[in-house]
Amino acid sequence: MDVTPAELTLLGLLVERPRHGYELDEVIVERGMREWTEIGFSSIYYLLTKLRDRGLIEEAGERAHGKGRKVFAPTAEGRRVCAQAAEEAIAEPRPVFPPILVGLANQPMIPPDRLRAALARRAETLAVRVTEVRAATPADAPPFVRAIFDHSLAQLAAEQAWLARYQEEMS
Amino acid sequence: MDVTPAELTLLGLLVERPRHGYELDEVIVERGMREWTEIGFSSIYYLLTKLRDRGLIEEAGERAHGKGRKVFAPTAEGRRVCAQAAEEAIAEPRPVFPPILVGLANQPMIPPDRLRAALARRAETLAVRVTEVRAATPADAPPFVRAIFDHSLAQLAAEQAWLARYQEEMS
DNA sequence: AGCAGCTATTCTAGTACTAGAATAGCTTCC
DNA sequence: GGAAGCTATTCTAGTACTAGAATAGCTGCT
Repeated sequence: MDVTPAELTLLGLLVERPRHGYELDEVIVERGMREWTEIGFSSIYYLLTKLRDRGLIEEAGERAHGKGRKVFAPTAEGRRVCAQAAEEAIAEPRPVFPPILVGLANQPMIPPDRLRAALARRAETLAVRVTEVRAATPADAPPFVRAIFDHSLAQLAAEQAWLARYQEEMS
Repeated sequence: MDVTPAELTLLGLLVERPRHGYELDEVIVERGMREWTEIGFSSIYYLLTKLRDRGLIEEAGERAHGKGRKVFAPTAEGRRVCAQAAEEAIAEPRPVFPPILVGLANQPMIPPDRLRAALARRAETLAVRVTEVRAATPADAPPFVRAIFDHSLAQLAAEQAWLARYQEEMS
């Protein structure tokens, strides 16, 4: 039984505590999770019904199966799958494909001065992103949460270094 | 006019030289592009018709609009969009969401010894990936191609460093 | 009671692929 | 000429979201 990263994100929040859809979005915002996951508001309900149809979560609480807000809790299977999938996500590095690589492959088509400008613009935006991620890091976060933001910051720093080197090389 | 990274990849190869679908796959394999783009064989024809429907490429060559192999060449508009999109891809860092982050968020659910094992497994696979990317780097690549593989290697190295630090911290 | 303006969910109509099977055309070699 | 086995394209039926509009329920105020 496989879950996508988006499904795992919600499933994890529900294991933590049963919640309803709207609440999930609030938690995602509060914790700055949009910095490291890609879950639009409009996807939440879609994902919830998918998880329910697969028997990983179920409606719970007094108002279960009634109208109005629907609180979901993980099933036993849901908890099992969640732990399993989290372990898997950590153990297995999944390659990721930043669009810049495709851009770089097409460099010869870009006039040199525009290329230099594009690289400079990237350097600026990267610096902004770094401060954003730092700002989004919850202040009193436990080490395992800090690790998430550290990972992002490490990747950003590596890209900054790569970029500086490349800009140097081009001039 | 916006193109996706997948579309830009193919469009770029066609700007370089007109080609047919099957040939595109061969080039992608030869150049080790599967290390830095995500284009399945089955997507190539889908993407080609999409690009053609948008007027960015057209059938060219003697056999144009006939049976058998169909060679596509970029239109003037296609070249323009390609250069534009490449510049954009370089200038604009698009955040990327590696599944490990979602895994890390769910760490408390994983028994400590399994977590340690998962991190160790990741370290191993990461090392393998590094050698793979190195192996896929074309030997006599011009600097702008080398930059692509360097970028990937820099990200991998940063992740290895992050991981080592985190493993240390956990023990 | 009646309405404003939240909170919360559902629905419609997309986009962007993707796996894999089916089909068609080309070449070679007996 | 006809079968083997490539090369090359098309087709079918998915998956995984996603934007945005529509709807429904709830709460407080007058």
